[in-house]
Amino acid sequence: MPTATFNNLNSEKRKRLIDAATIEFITNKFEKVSINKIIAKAKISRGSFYQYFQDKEDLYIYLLEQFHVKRVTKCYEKIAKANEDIFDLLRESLYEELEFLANGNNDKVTKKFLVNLNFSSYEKSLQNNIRKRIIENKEALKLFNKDKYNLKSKDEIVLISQMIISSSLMTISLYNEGIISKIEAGEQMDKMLNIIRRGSLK
Amino acid sequence: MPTATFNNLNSEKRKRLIDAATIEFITNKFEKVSINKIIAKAKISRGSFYQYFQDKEDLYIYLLEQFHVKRVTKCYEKIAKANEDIFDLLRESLYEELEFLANGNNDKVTKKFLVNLNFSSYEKSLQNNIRKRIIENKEALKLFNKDKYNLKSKDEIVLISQMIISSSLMTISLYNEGIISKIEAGEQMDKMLNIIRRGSLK
DNA sequence: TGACAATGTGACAATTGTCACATATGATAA
DNA sequence: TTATCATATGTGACAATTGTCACATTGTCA
Repeated sequence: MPTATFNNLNSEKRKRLIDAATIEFITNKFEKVSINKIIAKAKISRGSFYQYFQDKEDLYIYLLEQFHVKRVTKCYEKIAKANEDIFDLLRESLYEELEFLANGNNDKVTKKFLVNLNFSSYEKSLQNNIRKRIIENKEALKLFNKDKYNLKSKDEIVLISQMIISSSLMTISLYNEGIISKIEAGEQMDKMLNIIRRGSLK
Repeated sequence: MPTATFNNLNSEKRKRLIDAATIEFITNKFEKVSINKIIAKAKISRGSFYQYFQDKEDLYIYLLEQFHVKRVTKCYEKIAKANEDIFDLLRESLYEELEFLANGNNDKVTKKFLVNLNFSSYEKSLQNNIRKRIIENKEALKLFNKDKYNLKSKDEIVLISQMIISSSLMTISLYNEGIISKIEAGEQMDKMLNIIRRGSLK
């Protein structure tokens, strides 16, 4: 997470850094990206950089989340005004996530950025954020509890959510590594969701 | 994974490297461990080191697996001659994994080594190995299929196993970060397994 | 104005992975 | 046996990089 100092930066300087970093991450694998080159291009001193971000991964996750934020927001909006069965909604969202990873929501820069996706950072970011959102979301319980599911406490909702996230992430990782196709990944997710849904029924 | 060159090494030299590395990883967090110090202590040249291992994480995972191998073997032996319900077996095994992480199977060196556990490496190692083992294990299908579960193809067995692994890993990570206690982790795992079991029943 | 906090800077030591070259090992033929 | 060659293994200098830190500059408010 970038520091307050970074957020307080005037937008011109902030943009310079973001742009330089984006180019670097688009044109190199994560391991090959050099903070040196980024700060040179952005004309920001070494010391300043480390006052904004902890390290390369911190910067990377920040960028990733910038690109991802639209998709996640859209998803949460849908969930907020949901009427359908939550599992149908989740299936849809997971399909969209696959689509996002494949085509960056039709945004060219995002798509290029995702070509060199550093999966473990992506995982870290997703797990933290989703967990936080679920725990903070006071509506979550209602969504599952409404009618047919045997989930009483908030803890149980969080647990189910975690099962879905972690299982999906494993499938997404197989897709990301090219071990399974997008269609196979979709099928896997369907099956997973079905098992969890059935297992949660009253 | 260490190279063939490393495995061909005479055991004295190999031990020198392993011992030096173990001490380094016991006394420092992963990020602070220096290959420099390890090769100095082991009296192995820089170039040689990189002929044995890809990088620090490769070495770390190798060591971790050395420590972990006993526990995993024991677990697979049990599964091989299993009569009980596979989910009961898995629950037991997951409890043992928690115990392993907490106390290193009562081995002092292992326990110390695990104090500085680098969780993402642990995850990587576990996911790869377990996936491989399940896919290679021709008995796996029989274990689930025996009686009551609605799992037909090997793919479905692999899927279920992945769900269990990834969900458990998330719980284990919460335990590892001190967010939940060992008891809570155990309870979470019980619940998870129950949901997956129920969802897989005929 | 002064004085305190926030932000910026780049030299620095420590580290990393690579590479061209050196040495050892072992197999084969004269 | 010895010479020759190929392959495997070892070596450390090297350029590139990283994160830190003591110090410098700027901003803010009384």
